Amino acid sequence: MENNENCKIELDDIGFVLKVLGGKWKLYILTSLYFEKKRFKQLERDVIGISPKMLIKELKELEAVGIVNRHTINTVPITVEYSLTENGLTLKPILGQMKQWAVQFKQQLKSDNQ
Amino acid sequence: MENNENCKIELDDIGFVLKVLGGKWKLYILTSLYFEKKRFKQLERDVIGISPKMLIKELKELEAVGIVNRHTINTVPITVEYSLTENGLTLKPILGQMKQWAVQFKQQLKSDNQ
DNA sequence: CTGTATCCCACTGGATACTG
DNA sequence: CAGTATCCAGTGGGATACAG
Repeated sequence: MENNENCKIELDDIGFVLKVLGGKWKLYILTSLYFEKKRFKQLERDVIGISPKMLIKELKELEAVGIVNRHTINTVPITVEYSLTENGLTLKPILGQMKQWAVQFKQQLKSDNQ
Repeated sequence: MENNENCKIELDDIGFVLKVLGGKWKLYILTSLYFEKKRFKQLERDVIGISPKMLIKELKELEAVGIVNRHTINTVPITVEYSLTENGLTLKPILGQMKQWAVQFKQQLKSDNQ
């Protein structure tokens, strides 16, 4: 298969990732959930700047695609726990690579300036 | 260090990545350039749906942060080649993981529907 | 606490045409 | 070919208040 074919396929795959994880907030939410299950309010605090409207919207989308799980507990007032599904856990390598790259690239920028 | 501290740091790192690679088009452009250096028009064709305005804007941003290199050649008409810098090449693991996850997750969706 | 509903504006970015 | 300029619609998403 020629190079350009490979390129198109990979562009397609990246498009798929962007469709699922794209947007302003999803990666933040997933990063937070990656550490442990969180309640709505906890997520709102973790993801600085997000409004409840956006938070619930993103959570619903992530739930719809099967990456996030929503679990309600009948307390008063109601408690809701969000967690990663098994499919959600497969994102670990992506988030891990991003984190690693960030650390590495920040370091690079620093030494460039010296 | 406690868990929540780690979470905040990682959220910060993800934020950095999003600042550099976020938006609608950058990952497409980088994916395309990852295969080989490309001319402006070639990128316009690869990244389906992008307008020249957006393409040049994203390229300038990527150039500013030192991920993409712009090289002009004095032909008539002028030729411009865009390529990844050494720093840009360090993105390979991220793109690779994304691609791999896309393939894997699409497969998962397929078998869920059966 | 966990969301919903509205109002509304800034900005992204699409379409198109044009220049060097 | 490689970009620039302009015009403008759509909408992402902020602020705020409210409901269950």
